[in-house]
Amino acid sequence: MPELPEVESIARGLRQELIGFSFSGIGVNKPVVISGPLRRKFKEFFNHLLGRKIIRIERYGKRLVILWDKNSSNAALIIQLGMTGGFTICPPDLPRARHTHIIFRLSNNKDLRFTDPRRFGRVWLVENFNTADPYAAMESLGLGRLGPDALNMTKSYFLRLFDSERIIKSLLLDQQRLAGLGNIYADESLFAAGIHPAAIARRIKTQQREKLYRQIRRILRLAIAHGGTTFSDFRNAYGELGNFKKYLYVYQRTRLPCRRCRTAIQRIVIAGRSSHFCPSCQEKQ
DNA sequence: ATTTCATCCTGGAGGC
DNA sequence: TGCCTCCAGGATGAAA
Repeated sequence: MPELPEVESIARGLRQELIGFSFSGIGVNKPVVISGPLRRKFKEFFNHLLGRKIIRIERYGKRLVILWDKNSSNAALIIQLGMTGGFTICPPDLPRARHTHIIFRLSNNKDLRFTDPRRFGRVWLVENFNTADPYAAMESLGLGRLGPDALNMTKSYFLRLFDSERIIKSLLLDQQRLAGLGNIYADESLFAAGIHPAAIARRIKTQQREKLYRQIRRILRLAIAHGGTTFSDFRNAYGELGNFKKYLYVYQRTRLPCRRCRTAIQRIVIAGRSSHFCPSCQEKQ
């Protein structure tokens, strides 16, 4: 479910609710959602961290990293939400929703619950997370390489991505090159830049490359401002819906009239994902 | 190097 | 009502 704006919305809620607090308990209902070297000893290690203060929450692309204070030797919890993963902050006595896999009890007597119906999401616990090089730290845990965050990339880095024979849509979805874009925001950014999703990167004109750079940043920031996009599942940490759906121009609008020129929006499959575009506004190069 | 495909899962929508 | 197929905000590894 969550792409960069949705994960950022969750991160902001978690920062509000977790920083300065600590965990006071842990319950694991579905151990399969736990990965990494400490997988088998997850509860044991987590218990060492009870009472330790949470000092920072970072987001890298679609990943979240929760960091404890230095007294706990830079312990960290890394979360990759997958398609339907999410967090809920709630009173401890609230009945457990379906697909609640981990319950973290907080020192202020609230619950932080990790839910994920499709179970594509994963969490990693690290005893000593190298905060000086988080990308290498995550890679050494067996997570895939991660490119720069789409809101933190330099323009020159982005423009270098076009030196490729790849189809632009699959390039934008490749988290090793650029972290944070998923299917919604890749389609929306390409529409806003007037680029056909199946265009070959190298053949895209300089002017359009620069436009895509600007539009990705504009759309991601706008989506964050609206709390992300909710289709069915997405909720932020407070259970609230995202409001960006009404600003979408092409995503999931197959056969509907383009909001700019009234031409019917088309759907094609690229890299195994549906891609939505306006055949009139987005010319193939 | 890059694309396609299958896989991991549950659930909602729509056809019959 | 049920049964079926298709589809879904993602990531990964194998095969082509």
